[in-house]
Amino acid sequence: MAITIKEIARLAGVSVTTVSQILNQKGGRFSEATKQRVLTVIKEQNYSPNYFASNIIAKKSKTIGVIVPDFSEQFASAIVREIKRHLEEQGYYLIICESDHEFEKEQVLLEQLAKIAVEGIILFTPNLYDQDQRIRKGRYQEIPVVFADRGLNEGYYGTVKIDEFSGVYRALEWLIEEGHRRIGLLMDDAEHYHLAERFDAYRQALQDHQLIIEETHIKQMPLTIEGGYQGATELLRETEVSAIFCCDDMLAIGCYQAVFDSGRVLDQEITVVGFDGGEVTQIVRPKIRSVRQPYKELGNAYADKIRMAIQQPDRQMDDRLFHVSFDPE
Amino acid sequence: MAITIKEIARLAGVSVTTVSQILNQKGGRFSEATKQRVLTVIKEQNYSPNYFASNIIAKKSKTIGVIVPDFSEQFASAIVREIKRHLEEQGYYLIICESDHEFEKEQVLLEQLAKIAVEGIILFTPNLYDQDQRIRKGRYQEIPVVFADRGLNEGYYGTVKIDEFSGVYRALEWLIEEGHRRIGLLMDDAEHYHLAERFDAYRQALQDHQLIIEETHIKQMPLTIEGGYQGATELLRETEVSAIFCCDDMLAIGCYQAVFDSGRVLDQEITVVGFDGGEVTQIVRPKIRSVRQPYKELGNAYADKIRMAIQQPDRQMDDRLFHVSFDPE
DNA sequence: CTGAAAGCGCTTACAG
DNA sequence: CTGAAAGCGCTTACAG
Repeated sequence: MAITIKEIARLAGVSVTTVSQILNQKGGRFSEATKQRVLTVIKEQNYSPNYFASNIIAKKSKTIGVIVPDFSEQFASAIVREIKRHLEEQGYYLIICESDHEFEKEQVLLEQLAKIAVEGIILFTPNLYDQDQRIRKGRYQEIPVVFADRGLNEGYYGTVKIDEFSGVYRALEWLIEEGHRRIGLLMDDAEHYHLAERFDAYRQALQDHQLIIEETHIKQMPLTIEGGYQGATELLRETEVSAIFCCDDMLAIGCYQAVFDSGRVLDQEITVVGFDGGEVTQIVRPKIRSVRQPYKELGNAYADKIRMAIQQPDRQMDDRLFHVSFDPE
Repeated sequence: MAITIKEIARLAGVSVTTVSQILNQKGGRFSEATKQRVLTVIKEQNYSPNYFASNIIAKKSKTIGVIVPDFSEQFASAIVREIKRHLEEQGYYLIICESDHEFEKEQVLLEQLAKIAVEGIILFTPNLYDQDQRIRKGRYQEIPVVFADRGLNEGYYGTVKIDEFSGVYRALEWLIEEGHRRIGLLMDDAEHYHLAERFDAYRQALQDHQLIIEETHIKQMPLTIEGGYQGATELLRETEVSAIFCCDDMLAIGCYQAVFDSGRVLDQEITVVGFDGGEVTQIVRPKIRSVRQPYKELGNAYADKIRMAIQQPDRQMDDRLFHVSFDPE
């Protein structure tokens, strides 16, 4: 059994009130001698107040819940890392949960997090909450919820949007400058995410440069390495593309594997560009050029929002817009 | 303000005792009618007991702390994933913290986790705790601590050891069978980890096959991609090795990059073998053959230990031994 | 400068 | 079958 405030008070020869006040920096009125005596006993006994007892009064758990679709997905992981750094500096604990992309699991997790009284929730989700009354005011059972969904849902605390268009457009422009005329596209199959903006940028870039958009150059695939492998294999077999733009780094990795297996030389016979700019693109050789997400900025934005939402749950916040970037080096 | 048990009692026309008992499956003695009435009100109001108030009595947070040296290190991540799966099934929450390999940060985190009353702590650490009185009995301030350190520290709840020797030996044997006579070694520089067992297996395997151990074939490097790159670059420049055994997958990745930059063809001119068998080895092409850690088994072992330690903090447990494996396909 | 007392939301003997 | 009361460990008006 851990030691209690009562015991500390007894040992220091004061009342529990005194101990409590001194412990919580509200002891200005006590004599220096008393303060020292109490602090010494606290130190000696290595006492710290019972977390639950304090919280029942303070109603603060200093804990924030984060729901991500998949721990191994690098987009969310990279952002969560930033969020974590940011929020832990402020003395918050993070509980990170995995939803497997499923709306139902998100509900269960929201419920659980509410039960353990997290102070706020950051929800990475591919799902639409537009109709959800419970979450309409940015709250799930009184707890502020901030969406980290690239602007899919209109959050009460302002939407965080990412301009993907300009970065993708820039990447395509670069490929065209490099002399590529037949550029394949590996895009999502709209299973979880709809990466329409990236598709639009691809089309617009080709069009602006008088290139014809060939249906056969476009493959819709699950956003996985296997998806990329299969899509690229088909492109290599059926078309004459000399470059492939992948709407996701995992697709690009699969693409690399397919090019390798086809015996072609990367960057010489086939150039691959990815999207997200994750670590993995820097690990393989040759490095994958990839449109980079503003991870740091996004992490800060979400962390800021949840912090402000906790402090002022009724205050609405501005929308924020961030940009991806493309740098072929 | 969330609704309280008092309010539920009022709405159901019963006492708080009744509500509490029914809520905690101790309501056998109440009439079916009462039970239904109470449960209905609870449901209607979407009531759940205040987490802190319950815990102050139950003294259970259902939370477990996990300390890892580095979130992006794949060895610990892969195991934590298993631990998480296992423990969340049992209704525990995990709080995962990062120590940056530092003993001092571990101390701060242990302190913090104790303060928020986690029920147990799993400590991934490269540091020695042998002398640490506070943790001698497997506890830090009453909280059970299980070491996840490959058997470095002698834990109160039994040591989890990994036999690395046989797997590394097998890998070297395979290289020799493949005809390699000059095999380089990239090993740790003993900064955080001392991978002596892997080194021993390398030496023993060469010796058993009448191969001379050349000092120039062995490079000590930090366990990073950069370390692997630099070590391999030196080996390729200074020696005639046709294979390189890397004591860590990150070294192997760096190795791959160095071979690529040197213009040599992987698996034809240089064969690289790694250690850990992480995902990354399956992403690059050609795939990296790598000695595989028993992630699943390790995760289960740590999860089991902490669960039992929580339930029976004074019971000592058996040591456990797991094996790495090597399968060149 | 200090402390007795009420109260946070809950659970659990105990009495009827 | 049911509830009044004590108590968990703490904080916070309030009185002196």
